[in-house]
Amino acid sequence: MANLVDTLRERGFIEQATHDEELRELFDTQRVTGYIGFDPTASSLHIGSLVPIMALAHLQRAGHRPIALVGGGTGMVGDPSGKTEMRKLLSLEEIEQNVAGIKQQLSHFLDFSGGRALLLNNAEWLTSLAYIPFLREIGRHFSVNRMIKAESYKMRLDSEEGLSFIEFNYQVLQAYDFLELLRRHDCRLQMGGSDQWGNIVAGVELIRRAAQQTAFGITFPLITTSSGQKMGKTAKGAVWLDPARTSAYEYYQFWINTDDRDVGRFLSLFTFLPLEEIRSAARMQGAALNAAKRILAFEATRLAHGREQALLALQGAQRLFGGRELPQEVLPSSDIPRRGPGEEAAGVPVAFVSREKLQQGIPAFRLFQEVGLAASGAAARRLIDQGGAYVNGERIDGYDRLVTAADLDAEEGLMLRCGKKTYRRIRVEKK
RNA sequence: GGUGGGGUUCCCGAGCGGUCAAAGGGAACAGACUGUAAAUCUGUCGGCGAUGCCUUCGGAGGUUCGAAUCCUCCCCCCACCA
Repeated sequence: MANLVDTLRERGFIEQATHDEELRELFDTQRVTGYIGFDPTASSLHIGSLVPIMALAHLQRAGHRPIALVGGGTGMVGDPSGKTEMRKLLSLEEIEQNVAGIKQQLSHFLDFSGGRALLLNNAEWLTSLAYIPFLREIGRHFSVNRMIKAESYKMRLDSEEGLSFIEFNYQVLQAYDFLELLRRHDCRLQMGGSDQWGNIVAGVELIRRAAQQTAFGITFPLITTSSGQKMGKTAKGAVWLDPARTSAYEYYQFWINTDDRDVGRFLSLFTFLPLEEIRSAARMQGAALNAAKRILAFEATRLAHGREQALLALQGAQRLFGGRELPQEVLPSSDIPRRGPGEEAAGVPVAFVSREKLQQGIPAFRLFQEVGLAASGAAARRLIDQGGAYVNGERIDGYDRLVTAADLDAEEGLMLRCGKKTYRRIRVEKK
């Protein structure tokens, strides 16, 4: 089996690593425990955390033991690395809630049974630290001179806002986490985003000084789209892993909208499909590349939401956009169904309208406004004037076209569409 | 605490008494082209059933026929000094 370092490198996970060769050897000779920290600043992880999550999953698949460390303690401090302004401090309750949400989501990617993966919260050891003993044991290993020269703090030191003392301690605490995990769980590896390099190295050095042991660090590249955007942000905000915030269908759609140039890279990072297949898929053009994109979307959705949800999203999309068969030779390892569209209902957002309203007839622009397809009446009129509004697949040509019970289909519903991609299923409100 | 510079619509940023719902850019949205992609071109981009009316230019007052623009007080941000 390939060495994990090679796997990660080939798939584009590694930006920097502390000791390449020793690390390879470590992976070859023993079961390694490695950790990544997750910030509990929101109750859900989003696509921005997917690279770290996938890295942990790879670690587990290669027979090693991943630790997901939720920063319940450090979240109370706030990491200033690379940030232009101070993070708002979260309350204890908020953090606890967020930790619970994150746990739930990680369990889709990692198998926590039988100690095969661990989920820990650094609040466990950080909140009870005693200041003076901590300074004497840990603080003495840190040089302020070095810290303020670090690139990650530089931005803040140069900025007008400055760097508060609480934030300045962040790196010390993160380094201490690493040491603590080494002592408690024999954890020898820390991974993280490229903005974490300074913090990770600080941990590696602390371990060398305080425990006289060698620890390792790997950072991931910052994933940007080919159009230069930070990965995972859309106009509507972050794409979340929590289905209550971003439905499986929307999640699937996010991946479908991947830039052509990113298909190969994203397949390597966000699916477990074999690299050779990915390489040949990424070279495809036109419709075949689109097929690869659909497989990317399906696989990514399956990882985050399960196969059933992924199938629903796929079928929903096929119903709306028309499904073509997926050629067998594109990414053959994927078990995506390759036939045409199925019959199941699409995961399209639903809105309800009362029967009376429909019987009286409701002007189309009102309806579009009320079901949330337009922000205001004026916006709805514009949409319709510009020819971007459809009822049951037919373009509306006047904003006061009445929508009535006559437009209902056999299932007592109708389909509204805004532009090419935004749909809303309208159902009659049951009393 | 002192001195100076600022706060404009989602963001950046012009406007410095009427012609301002406010230039320009970005983002966004729609249309054409397509492959649910990118690029490009076109249109839109405060609200209101609407050739008009209402609400916006940090907040509250004031001057004026008329204020984003002038004055007063307050709040916030920044720079330099302490």
